[in-house]
Amino acid sequence: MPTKTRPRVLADLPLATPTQACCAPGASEPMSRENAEDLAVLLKAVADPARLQLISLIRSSANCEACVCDLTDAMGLSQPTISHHLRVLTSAGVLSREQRGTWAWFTLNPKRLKEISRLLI
Amino acid sequence: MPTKTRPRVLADLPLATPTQACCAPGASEPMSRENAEDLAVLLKAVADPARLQLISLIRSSANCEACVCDLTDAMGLSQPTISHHLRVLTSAGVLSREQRGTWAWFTLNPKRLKEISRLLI
DNA sequence: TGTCTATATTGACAGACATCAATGTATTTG
DNA sequence: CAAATACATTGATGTCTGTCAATATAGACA
Repeated sequence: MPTKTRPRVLADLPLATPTQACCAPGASEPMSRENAEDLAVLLKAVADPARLQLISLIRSSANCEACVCDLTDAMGLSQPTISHHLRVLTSAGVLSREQRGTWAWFTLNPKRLKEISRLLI
Repeated sequence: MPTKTRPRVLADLPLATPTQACCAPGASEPMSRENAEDLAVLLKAVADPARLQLISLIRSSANCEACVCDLTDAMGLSQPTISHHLRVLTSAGVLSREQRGTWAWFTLNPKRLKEISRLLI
């Protein structure tokens, strides 16, 4: 069974709220350990060269989608390794998986990437 | 001697250029392994709960600056561990270090965080 | 049904990393 | 100079993780 887990949405707690200039007096509350751990899990999913390349490969493919075989050919890694990375990205909500016959097609979730990006600022 | 290394600036190669809608035909080139590794190093520096909390703590401090002792008190970790994390963040360009007498003060580099954030999108 | 193809899972292993205790270094202060 | 304080470095340890070979699963097709 393919991993379809949607990650729980992080509390709306970026490192600072966009409206505030850096260090307005009495600024934002420091991030809790729990929120920091959640965000770290998200960032770790993306902070890997192979996974960044996979994202980039899918993005530059037609329709922003690719199947595992294409990705395995393009990267210099074994098929199980590619499968592993795709699972990590899918669990993090960065990719979506769709089964078409024997093939598994993966597409980008741009919203998720933007969300991660936003939480950083 | 404190680590003052400025990381080399990543090539201007976000996962996709902002002007392009996702998957315009003949879109962006896939990211090279080398660029992916550089970006991964950057992201890994931030993808840690303790370091995210440190960033958040500094951001919510007066003047966006804090010394090691304050940070050590606020986090539940040993002083060498805090020192280690601060070094990682400084090496990644996310923090700047300034010596004032016995104290070492760390400040944020918001531009660097924005750069990381931009490369993700 | 049986074979082939595409993908997932398992198990193992090596390298990376977060953490701490102990120690070193440098600055301030008495 | 001596003691105390603030921070960095070293060395050790346990955990996490990226990778692959081997195997399992499942759909397509003859």
